[in-house]
Amino acid sequence: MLTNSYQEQEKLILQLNEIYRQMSPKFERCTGISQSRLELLHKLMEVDEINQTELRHQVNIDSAAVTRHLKQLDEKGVVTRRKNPEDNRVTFVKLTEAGRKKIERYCKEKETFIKQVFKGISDQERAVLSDLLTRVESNVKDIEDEQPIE
Amino acid sequence: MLTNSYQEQEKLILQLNEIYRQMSPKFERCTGISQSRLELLHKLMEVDEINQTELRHQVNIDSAAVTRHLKQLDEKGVVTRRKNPEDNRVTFVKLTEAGRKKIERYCKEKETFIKQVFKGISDQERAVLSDLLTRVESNVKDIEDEQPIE
DNA sequence: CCTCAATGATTGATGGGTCAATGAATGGAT
DNA sequence: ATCCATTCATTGACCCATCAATCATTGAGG
Repeated sequence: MLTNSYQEQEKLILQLNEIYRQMSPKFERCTGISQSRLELLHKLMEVDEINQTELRHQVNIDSAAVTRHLKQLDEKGVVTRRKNPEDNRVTFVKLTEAGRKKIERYCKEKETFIKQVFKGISDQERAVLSDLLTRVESNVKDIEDEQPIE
Repeated sequence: MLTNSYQEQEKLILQLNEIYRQMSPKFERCTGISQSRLELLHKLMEVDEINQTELRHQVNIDSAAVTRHLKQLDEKGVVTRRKNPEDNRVTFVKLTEAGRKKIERYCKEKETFIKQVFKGISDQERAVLSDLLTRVESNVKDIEDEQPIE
């Protein structure tokens, strides 16, 4: 039945949102840091030094947000920034030693958190989930931005 | 292999976030209204009149957010509010006629949107997805809020 | 050399969310 | 009847995200 099928799809969307909305604040409380910020820092763990544009693309958040995060992290002594001497428009970002230490601890918390999220879900089921989410993600990417009503 | 399995789980979490972050703004542009606000209005479609606490529980967002949404929707003439004469603490909310008309149009847009999200995904696959998400959601709900680092 | 378009980073305005504090109304215990 | 805890709604302070505008720097073409 078409109606049923649609309502079920609607519910799925709600579920996706719900999971995100439940997970984000809990993640933050468990790990002591916001998800996007940890993502940012995680990237920085991998790369020694990186410029902000690159970082923005990797983490896929707005450059304004990147700037503001880094500014705060700089003030807290977690990262250092310096201009690229060969192009003064770009700024390089780098974790401090203290920063690295901290993040290792955050990542441990994150690991615990993630394990709980997938408790009782088998490898195979996660593979199925990953496949389905990938397809959903691709569909979302294809959606045209159209003119809103009015 | 444990490491692999963990990284895969990490990726799944990223995927969930990514989908939400991609979907929300697109949804908003396609339908012309934010997801949470439409959820709110959708509830109002079903119930004639409802008080804010009830609404908050149904939609599961903060009461401060509910208040602010309704205030704006009131100003736009989409909803009306009145005090419960039998208990002046609670306020009843109700869609106006104009509001209902508008929302019907929004819902049409939403339907188109949702169909695109699940394009190429069979009924059976959606059922599997629903089951997995439900279990993930339940796991998330069970996560204790612990003390953050530092 | 000088202009000008392009690029990277920043800032301001805005929207949406949370938590914590507050205000108003209620109802039960003494 | 009065006090007090509770409940609902609201407000203020804050965080985080986006978009659009701006600033500084660069490099290419006239």
